[in-house]
Amino acid sequence: MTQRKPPGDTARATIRDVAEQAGVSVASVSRVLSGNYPVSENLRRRVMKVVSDLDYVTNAHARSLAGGGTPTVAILINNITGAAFAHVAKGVEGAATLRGWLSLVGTTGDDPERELALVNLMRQQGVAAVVLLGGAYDYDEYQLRMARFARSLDAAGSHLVLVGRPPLEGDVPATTVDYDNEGGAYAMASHLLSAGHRRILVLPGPAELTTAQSRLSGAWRAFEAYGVPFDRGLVRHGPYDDEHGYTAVEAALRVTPGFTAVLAGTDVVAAGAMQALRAAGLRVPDDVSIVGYDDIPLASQLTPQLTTVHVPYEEMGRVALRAVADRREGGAGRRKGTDGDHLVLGTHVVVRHSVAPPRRG
Amino acid sequence: MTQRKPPGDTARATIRDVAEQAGVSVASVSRVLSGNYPVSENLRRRVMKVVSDLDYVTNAHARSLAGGGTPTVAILINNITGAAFAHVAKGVEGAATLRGWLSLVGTTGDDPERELALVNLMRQQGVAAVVLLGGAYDYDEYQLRMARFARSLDAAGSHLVLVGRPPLEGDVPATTVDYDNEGGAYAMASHLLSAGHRRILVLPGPAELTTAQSRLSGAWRAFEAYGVPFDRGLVRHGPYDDEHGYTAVEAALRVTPGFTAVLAGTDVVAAGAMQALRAAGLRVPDDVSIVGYDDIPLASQLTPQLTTVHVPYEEMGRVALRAVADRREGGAGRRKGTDGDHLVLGTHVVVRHSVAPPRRG
DNA sequence: TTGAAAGCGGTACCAC
DNA sequence: GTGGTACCGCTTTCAA
Repeated sequence: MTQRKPPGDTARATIRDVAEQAGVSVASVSRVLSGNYPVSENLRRRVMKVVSDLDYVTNAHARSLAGGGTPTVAILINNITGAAFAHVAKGVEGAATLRGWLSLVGTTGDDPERELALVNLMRQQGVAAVVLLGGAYDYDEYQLRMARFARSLDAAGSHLVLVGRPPLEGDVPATTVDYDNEGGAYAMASHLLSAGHRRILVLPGPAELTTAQSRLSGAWRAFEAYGVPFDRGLVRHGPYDDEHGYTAVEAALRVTPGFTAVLAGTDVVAAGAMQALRAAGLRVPDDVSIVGYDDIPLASQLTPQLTTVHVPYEEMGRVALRAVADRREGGAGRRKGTDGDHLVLGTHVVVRHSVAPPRRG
Repeated sequence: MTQRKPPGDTARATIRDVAEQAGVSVASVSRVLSGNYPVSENLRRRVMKVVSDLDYVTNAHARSLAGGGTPTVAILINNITGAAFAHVAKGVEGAATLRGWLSLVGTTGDDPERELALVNLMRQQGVAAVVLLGGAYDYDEYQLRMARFARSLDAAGSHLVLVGRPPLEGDVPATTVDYDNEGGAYAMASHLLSAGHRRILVLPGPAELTTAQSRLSGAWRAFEAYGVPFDRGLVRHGPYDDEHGYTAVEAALRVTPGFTAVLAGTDVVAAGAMQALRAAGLRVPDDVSIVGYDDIPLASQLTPQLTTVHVPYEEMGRVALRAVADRREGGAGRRKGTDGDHLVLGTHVVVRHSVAPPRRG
């Protein structure tokens, strides 16, 4: 990472400088610093003294070249400002730190080119694993693309981890950490249905995003279970942002009024929806109920506090890292070429104050 | 970063493998890949063929050891889930990517020990710069500590950048990118005062945090300018979270009722305050006005939308990276030992719907 | 234009 | 317990 000699600058002290000033061999210095080898107290003291005098730190690049080095996980995220992603990242980071691992964060901005570039960049860095966060866009090449990533990384002694998206098909060396997305949506929709709502505006998210697809199908299944006809006209796809929530509600109010509840694809969408309802003079939940999905802090900051589906984002991050660490320690002889693990965490509805029975009956 | 040979795994292809299979020297392969040296079309084609066959990527560690390598910036953040920080990080990341730089994110969790460990870790990585985000706790040793960081990094050819906190005193090699925190607070408080509010509940944040101190003193100055006595009893310090906003308002309602507005230290605190007011049966802004600080997305997701101070977080990130890049390119002979730059970006009030004139007059 | 070889800063094996 | 030293994978003179 360091680029050449920083122009005209003091060069960083090396292990040789330390050895020299302490009057010992480089091997000894290395031993003292690694601490994994018996060394006399005297020597250790001499070396440490010089180390602190020189404010010496070992060169991570040299170390890792020579075989040592800190394992590193790379987290690839679409957008660092997304609260849900941030929590996963926090989980990964925390678990990594706990083990003395380092973590890198890269953002793809939903750009496949950039994603590829980053995966390769991480491969160059020799990371222990690459964690890909967030739902996937379900286009044709997707499976092939991921399979290629997985194999590339695997061949380089690294590993691909998919968090928050469905597992890869076939015999691909990747680990998936997912949550019961469909089940959460089912439960959330059921909550609304059991409160008596029948005409529900559904805002699942981007049509091509796997996350949105699961949430929609979960809702669908709930409608079926309740024997309520599912009105496609009340489904409005769009991005996971508050603006979409706002405009979708605005439009629905005009085109298909009469809905008594909004099933939003995320808390952020719900926030936008709530604004639109208020702007239209509707009260929440008295006139219209709203529910979200994700249970990010925003959900409990809104008024009324949002009933939503809790997704254990931070835990997913921890689990993802643990999976990688375990596999690493699993050591040689571990099944290879096998499709990695597939872990699924549970979700549950968090009831707050944004749902009431429908206005009349 | 790679740890030894990943147990029992395929070793990563090296430049030698490529050279061998292409029937050329390693030097040639290196030249083709670096692209900064004339090479015959024939050779290039042969090499590239093998590279893609082997799915080869250069080892970043080896490359940087040998003098090449991608410059890297490290971003040290207290809490990755903080929206404001995330935006700065986004700014840094974006600007870094634009230049082909890599960026690392580490979280300190407000723990000085961990902060130190991270700074050293980054020093080991040979990063081009370490960017420290967010307000500082103004304890005694703070200046010394930062000065030490700055010099350590400087000596290693790296550089310390402080974002969102006051500059270091004396002759310290660090760059500061700050925003007009005090001015924003002054403007925000003035906005409230000019609307006619006189008894204002102030929730500046943690008393020891520089950020909170500036916001408080800005407010103070506004009161003075308006000739309004500043009631210390209406100031409540506490963490920057919604829970504090909630409990502070709750307590104030009990102990020092009669305030007509809340000047919150951050939007998140404002969100909590808003909840508490509602819980007490008060309407916003009809009964009590509220303003925040930061202008994170939350501000416009609340109902009513929050009047707040816009802080150009993302731009600060970009500016910070640019400062580092410029300094690097400034090349040799650049003033050294000089206290680095100190950049200050502007803030401004964003008027939304959470302020109204006080109830009676 | 291309190849050979000397490092970059550490680690770890092999002697003493 | 220590010291010498052969690499780790790549870049970059220096020659050819």
